[in-house]
Amino acid sequence: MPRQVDYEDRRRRIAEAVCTLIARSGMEAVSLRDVAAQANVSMGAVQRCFRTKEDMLLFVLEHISQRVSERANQRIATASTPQAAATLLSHTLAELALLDEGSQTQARVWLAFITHASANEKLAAVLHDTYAKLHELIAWLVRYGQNTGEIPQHLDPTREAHTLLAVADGLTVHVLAGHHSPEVALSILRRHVDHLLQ
Amino acid sequence: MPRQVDYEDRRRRIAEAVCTLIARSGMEAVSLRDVAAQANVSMGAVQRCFRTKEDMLLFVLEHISQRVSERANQRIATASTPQAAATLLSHTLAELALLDEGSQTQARVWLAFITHASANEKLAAVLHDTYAKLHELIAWLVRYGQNTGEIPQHLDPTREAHTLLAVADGLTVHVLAGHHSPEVALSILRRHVDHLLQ
DNA sequence: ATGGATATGATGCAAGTGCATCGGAAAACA
DNA sequence: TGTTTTCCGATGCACTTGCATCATATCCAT
Repeated sequence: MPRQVDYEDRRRRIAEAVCTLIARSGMEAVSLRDVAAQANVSMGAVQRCFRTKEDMLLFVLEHISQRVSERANQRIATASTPQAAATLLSHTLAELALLDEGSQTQARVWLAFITHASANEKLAAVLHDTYAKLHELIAWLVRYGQNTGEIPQHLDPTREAHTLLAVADGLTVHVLAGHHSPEVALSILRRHVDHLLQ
Repeated sequence: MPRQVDYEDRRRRIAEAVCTLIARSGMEAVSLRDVAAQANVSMGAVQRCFRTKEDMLLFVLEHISQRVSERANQRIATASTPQAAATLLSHTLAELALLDEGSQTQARVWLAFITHASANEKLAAVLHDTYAKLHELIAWLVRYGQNTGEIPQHLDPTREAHTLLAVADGLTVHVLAGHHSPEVALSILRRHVDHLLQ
């Protein structure tokens, strides 16, 4: 038996390297050589992990999609003290919008993939899936708010969730475009959520 | 005196070619050779028009920024029959969100530039400028709606404009990501504007 | 016509790309 | 320890890239 390697782990480490490179200088600047160097492995190792570059990028998208979803879900699941639905909603959306300083990298990567998805069916499929899940999550939170009486019953949770997600993603774009600072974006987001309540 | 060429016109034609290519297969797939072929000129002509590829891309961004702004402004200026402020607002935002089928190309290009701007200061400056102008435009429309009595006085036009622009851009992203059809996105946008009125 | 300034486009070039290949290193068994 | 099986990483290869070069074609004032 030959030496065994934890491929999943290595794949994740390579994915992180790819994200770093994409955030630093855009998706077209990602070459297999640079990825290998950034991940501190040889090019051969990268090639062994992923059959082609396209496969690699697909894995990276799935990786970050999963991370975003998981973080949002955990934020809700681990709410130790029973929080107001509005707070939960606001915090979850802020997380999804990748507003805090440390998430700027992920925001860049996310947008890069959206841009690319227009020209790549597989990437588009992953994105479609992820957005469906995120929408479901937000709609659930809105319904929860209606149950606690914080959000008016007459609102359609599905529709409101669509708007909320749009605001969140729009603000992500605005921060990336330099139109807003993360702080301002956050306050705009909060105000929109508060507006739901009255 | 040698033969004279209308450089501005040629630059615009080349810019259109670049947009077509970006929309078709992403920004990294844009090579000078492809641009020349698409614009039906020789590579030498492209090189004469733009000192470097970066210069070319910068011009393209300025070009489409201008086009978007102009279209939105004209939409307002040429409103022959005095329209309801709400209608004007809704239509203008729909235009900015590049929702209709024919604008998908521009949406892709726009997003590609936003993605790139993170790694390029000059592009970022142009984007910043454009967004500032667009925000001003929307805020003006909100104030106009307040003057006609359609929009409640107690709302802050600046803040509302920020949210409106975020919804518009968020929907652009969602359509591009395949999360919404343009029609659904439009209805979400309309509903959000209607929500302002009551 | 003619001279001269300018635009053109084919070609060259070094650098970088993704991917294929393969000799040998490394580890788990016997 | 020796064998076997997997993995690694250096190298090669065909191709594309952005940009520089330069002989040629093109046009205008004389």
